[in-house]
Amino acid sequence: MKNINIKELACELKLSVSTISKALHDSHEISEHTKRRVQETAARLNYVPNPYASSLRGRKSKNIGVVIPEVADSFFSLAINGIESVAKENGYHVLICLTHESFENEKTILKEFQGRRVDGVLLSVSRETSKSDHINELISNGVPVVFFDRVCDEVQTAKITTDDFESSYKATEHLIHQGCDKIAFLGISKTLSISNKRLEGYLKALKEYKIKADRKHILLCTDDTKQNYLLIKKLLQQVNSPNGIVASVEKLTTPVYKACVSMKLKIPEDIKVVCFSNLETASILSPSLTTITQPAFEMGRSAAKLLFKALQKTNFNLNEGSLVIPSALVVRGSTSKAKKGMPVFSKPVLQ
Amino acid sequence: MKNINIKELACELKLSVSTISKALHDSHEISEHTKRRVQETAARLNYVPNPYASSLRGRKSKNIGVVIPEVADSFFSLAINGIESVAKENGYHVLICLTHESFENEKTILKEFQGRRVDGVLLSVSRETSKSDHINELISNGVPVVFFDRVCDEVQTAKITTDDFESSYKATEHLIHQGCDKIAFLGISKTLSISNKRLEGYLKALKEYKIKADRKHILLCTDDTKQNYLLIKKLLQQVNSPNGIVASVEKLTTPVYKACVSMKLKIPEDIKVVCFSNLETASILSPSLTTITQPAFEMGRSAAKLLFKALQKTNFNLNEGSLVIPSALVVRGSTSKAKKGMPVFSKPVLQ
DNA sequence: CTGAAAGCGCTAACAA
DNA sequence: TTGTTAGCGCTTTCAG
Repeated sequence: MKNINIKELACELKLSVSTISKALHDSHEISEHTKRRVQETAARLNYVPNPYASSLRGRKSKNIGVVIPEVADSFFSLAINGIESVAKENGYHVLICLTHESFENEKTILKEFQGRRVDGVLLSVSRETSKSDHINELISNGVPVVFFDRVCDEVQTAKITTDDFESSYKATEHLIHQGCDKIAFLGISKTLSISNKRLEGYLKALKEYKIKADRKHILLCTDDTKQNYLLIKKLLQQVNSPNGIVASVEKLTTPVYKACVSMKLKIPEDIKVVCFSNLETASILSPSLTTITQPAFEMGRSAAKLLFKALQKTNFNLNEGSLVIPSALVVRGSTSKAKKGMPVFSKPVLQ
Repeated sequence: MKNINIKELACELKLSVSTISKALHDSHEISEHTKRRVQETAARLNYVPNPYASSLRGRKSKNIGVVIPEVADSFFSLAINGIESVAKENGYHVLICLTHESFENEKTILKEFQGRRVDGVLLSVSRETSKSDHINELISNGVPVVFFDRVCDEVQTAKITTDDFESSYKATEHLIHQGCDKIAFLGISKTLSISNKRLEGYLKALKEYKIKADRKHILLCTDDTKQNYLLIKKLLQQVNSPNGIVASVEKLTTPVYKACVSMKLKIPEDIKVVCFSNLETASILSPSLTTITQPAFEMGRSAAKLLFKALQKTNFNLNEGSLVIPSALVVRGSTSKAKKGMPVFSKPVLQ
């Protein structure tokens, strides 16, 4: 019933536990003969070491924590793929913790991690997070943290981000080039790094093109899709209704499209839409969606790689590892200039 | 730098470690006064217990393992949400392990779990999995396993599934009612429980409606979206080209739509499509997609709840906990009878 | 009510 | 080359 342990293995082989331990770790102190004998018996008896026992002895738990707002989002699930691939290469496991965009949850999770449940943490902060004491505390307790995507600028550690400002600028500029002069911006937080940088990129583009920013065109969305649908609808109902939308996160896609349908606004004829999104289905939406596609997988991989560097070398300086990986503007039907009635499709090419 | 431990706490308070431990666990053997003193100091000094030290002492690691083929899939990411919600209620953490549809990976992961990295496992097997020794071995080593969605029938433990056979039958029947008489089925595995049950439901419906099943209409898809696109295109190019498609998993949506576009087949006029899918964007696709929506969140929750029951009560019989939670056929534009030229939209109502 | 001590499974310094 | 032994941080008898 119970898994065999090293002691029982030692008994079986009439050797001491330390010999077993060393043999299993392929130590040079042990003869080839004994090593083989031990490894064979271990395999035969199905011995699997208890990772937490070795973790206690000063070594690592071989778990890393990934703290993110949610999983049901292409960006985060692709990032997890990247993280997992690196973790696996390093013999590590991935503990997923969801904050559900709550600062309190985030604090609780990080606090718990001080107990050494994980050896290091990859963090993308919640939309509510504006303070960073909880993060600094974890770091100062010796648990390395690497940010990805949603960072806290004031925390001194590595940050893997994408070029939020520039890509938002480009997206807005693209809308302007396509003829939009009343462009709305849909954000999700007043404090979140990505939301702010994307907002700034948007504002910069408006300014460059001498378009007056309209406060009524800047919408702060919530965590609830139904609610967002209503908010966006209201945005579209106002007197000076926008003819372009920059949506700063993927989950706003559905409410935007539905609000347009319900307002009988045709995309892209009446209003053009661009969205920060990694949705695979972007190209088969009605119409296909112009996106700013983030390098989600690569961001996850880079963040994880950096964390493992810090985990391997003591005194590795995480401050120097920060990286900005650019996003790509993928132009599709939702921002096309196509005349009314023409079907708007992206090329049927799989990326 | 290092986190404080129970010994240092004891020193600080001039009490023994055992008293501290008991006080922290709110033991009745300890006076209220001491308890308060201990708890206050623990909070002040930011004491967080090391979970793996207690895990060693016979108690639990408070980690559960979730073994799934992938995360970038609405079904699995929603299921994770359900699992995580229950784990949190129980003070547990969730270790996500991806098999990437590989049997070898699955074996390696489960083997590793014998070392007690996790207290229990939620498992959705890979498309390649046809044997179950590795699962039985884990169970017989005392690690409880609960299946969800993709099960191994022959393993004696709890299984949380949806009504794959019935819903596939309904979907196929729906296509028939909408006028399809040459219906293709896209599967992903010859051995996988869900793929087979969905295939059987499809075949049953054909039989009931006296439609002869055509082997050329049954496609075994791969793990690669581009490849699937080509396979589906080939399916649509054959002489007796189908006018209806039942796609058994979500990730086939994009290749199906793109293959239709490239073959200049209009959905739903030339060909109707229904897909097992939990995509939020189903309703804003071009055209909106008729889906069999699985109760992903609930399945995750139920599976996790069952696992925790087994974790709490020793000798809880997991064989009796199995549950089948029905899916829903959500009819949208991709199977509509609408005449050519009419825009096909689902109602702009958010679910 | 509080404390001393054993031990969970493993590693590593030190002995032999 | 192998064995002895002392912990890692915590819980839990068993004594006091």
